[in-house]
Amino acid sequence: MTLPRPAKKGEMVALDLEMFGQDVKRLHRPHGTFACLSIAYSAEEHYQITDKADLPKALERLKSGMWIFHNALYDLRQLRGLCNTPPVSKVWDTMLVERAMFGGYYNDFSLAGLTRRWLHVYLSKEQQSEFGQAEHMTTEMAEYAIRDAISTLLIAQAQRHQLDESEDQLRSYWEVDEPAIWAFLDLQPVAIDADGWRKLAEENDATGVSIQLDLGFNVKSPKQTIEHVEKMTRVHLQDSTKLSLEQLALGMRSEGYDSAAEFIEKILEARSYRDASSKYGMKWLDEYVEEENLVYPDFKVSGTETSRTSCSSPNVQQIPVRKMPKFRELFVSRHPGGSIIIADQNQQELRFLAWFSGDTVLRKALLDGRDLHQEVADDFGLTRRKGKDINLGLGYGMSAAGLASRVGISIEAAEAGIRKRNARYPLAAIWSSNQKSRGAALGYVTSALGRRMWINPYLEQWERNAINSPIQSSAAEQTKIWLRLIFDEAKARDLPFAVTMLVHDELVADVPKGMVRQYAKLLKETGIESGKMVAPDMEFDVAVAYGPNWGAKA
DNA sequence: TGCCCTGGCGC
DNA sequence: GTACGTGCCAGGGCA
Repeated sequence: MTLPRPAKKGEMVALDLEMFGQDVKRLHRPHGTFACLSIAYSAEEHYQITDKADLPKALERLKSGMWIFHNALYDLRQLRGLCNTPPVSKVWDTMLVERAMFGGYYNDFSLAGLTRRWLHVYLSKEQQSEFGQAEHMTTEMAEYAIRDAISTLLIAQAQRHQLDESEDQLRSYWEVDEPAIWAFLDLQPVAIDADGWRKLAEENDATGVSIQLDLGFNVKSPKQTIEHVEKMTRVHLQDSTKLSLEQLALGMRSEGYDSAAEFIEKILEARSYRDASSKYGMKWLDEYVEEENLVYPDFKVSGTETSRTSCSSPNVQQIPVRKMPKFRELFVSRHPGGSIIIADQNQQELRFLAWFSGDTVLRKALLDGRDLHQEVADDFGLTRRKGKDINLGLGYGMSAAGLASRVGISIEAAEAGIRKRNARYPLAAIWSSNQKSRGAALGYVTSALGRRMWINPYLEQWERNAINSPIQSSAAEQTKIWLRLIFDEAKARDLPFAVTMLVHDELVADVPKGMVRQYAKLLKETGIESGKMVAPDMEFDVAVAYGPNWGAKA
C-alpha cells in the first residue's frame, strides 16, 4: 500500500473519509467501520488508504500541510474515533468558506452543489449509498471516493483564487469559524434524567389524547380543525387566511362568545400536549439518548445565512422553555454533585445595533440597564411581555406586518410603534436607512468582522435583511469567539472544557462538583472579552445562573 | 413511499 | 388586496 508523500509546509491537501455501515441519521457520531481515506494533492497526484492500520502513518505524513475537508467536523470526528490524529494547526473547510463567501446568495452548500458551481461538473452521489450496506470496496466505490477528494481540493483552490483579490472576506472564517471547529469537536454531551423524561412523556401523551377525545377530532389536522372551528364560530377561516387560532380565541372572548373561545383554547392545548409527546416522547429517548443517559447534539458551526449555529439530532436549541419549562429541568449534570451553568449575553443584538449606529441614547439605555422591553411596550401601547416580543421581532428583521400578526395588533399600530421607536433612537434609525442604501449599492452587507451577506433584491424583505443581517451575524461571531476563548482558557488554566450547548446568545456548561465559582467566572470574563474582540469600545454584559439542571434561573 | 404543506418551538 | 426573520421537526394529505 502506497502511503502519501509528506506534505510541504502549508501545502493544500484534501482528505475525504468513507465509512461502511453508517446510519445516515447519525453521521455526526463516530460509528461504522473504516472504508478508505482518499488524499489529493492535485487532480493527478492522489492516494487512497484502505487499511486502517496505515492511518496514523499516513496522517503523520500530512501533518505539515493545510488539510482541506468538505465539512471538517464529520471527517475529524470519525478520524478521531479511528486513530490518534496528529494536531493540525489549520483546516480549510470548503463548506464553511462557501457559506462565508455566499451567505444569502446560495442555499445549496453540499459538495455536489459546490462542484457544480465551481467546477461545472455534475457530481453523482449514487455510489455514496453503497457504503451504507457494503463491507468491501468495489472499483467504482474507490473511484467515487477519490473523485470527491479531488473535487474538494479543486474547489478549495478556486475559492482561494477568488479570495486572493479580497482577503478581508476570510477574516471571519479564520478568526471565528475555523477556530470554532476545534471547540465544536470537543463540545461535551449533555445528560438527561431519562426516568423523569419517560414520566413526563407519558403524562403529556395522556393529557393530549384525553383533551382530543373530548373535542372529537384530530387537532393536528388543519383541515379538520378548520371544519370544526367554522362550525363552532360561524367564521369563515379561509377568508381570513393565517388568522391564528390564538387571535381568534381572543377575539371570540372579547365579543362575549365564551364557549367558542374555550373550544379554540382547548384545541390549542391539545395540540401543545400532542406536539410535546410526539417531539419529546419515547422516540426521542430511543433515538438520541446513548450510554450513561448522554445526548450528543449535532451542532453546525454555521447553519444559517448569517452564520448563526444550527443544531439537530436532537435540536437542543428549540427545547421548550416558556409553556413547558419541565423539559429543561430534565437536562442535568452528568457529574455527581455537579452543576449546570447557564451564561447568556445581555441584550446582545441591541448592543450591536448601538455599536454599529453609534446611537448614544440606545447605548446609554443599555449601560444604565434600563428596561428596554418596557420602553418599546410604551411606544406600542402594549404590555411588557408583548414589548419583549416586539424587540425580539424587530431584532429578527420582521416587518410591520410580521410584527402585527405575531403580536396581534393592526399593521397601522405596528407602523406607528416603529416610528416612535425610530424617534427614540434617531442614530439607529439613520444607520438602518444607510444600510439599505449600502445593501442596494453593493449587493451585500457585512458583519463586524467583514463577513458578507448577499442581499437578494427580488425578496420583499431585502431591506430588513440589510439591517438585520449585520447585527445577527456579528452576534453569532461573538458567541463563537466566546466559545473559543473558553476552550483556550480552560486549557491554559488546566480546567476541563465543560460547554455542552450553544443557544445563540447563551452557553451552557456542565461542571463537576466544586468548580461552579471558578467556571462561572471564566464564562463571564470570556463573554465580556469576546465582545471587545468583535465590537471594540462597546460594553457587554453576561448573566450567569447555575443549579442542578438547565432550568436554573439567575 | 416520498414529497410538500402546515404548524409550532427556540433564538 | 397584500404584506409575515430563521432552522428543525412531526404529522397530515395526497400522488
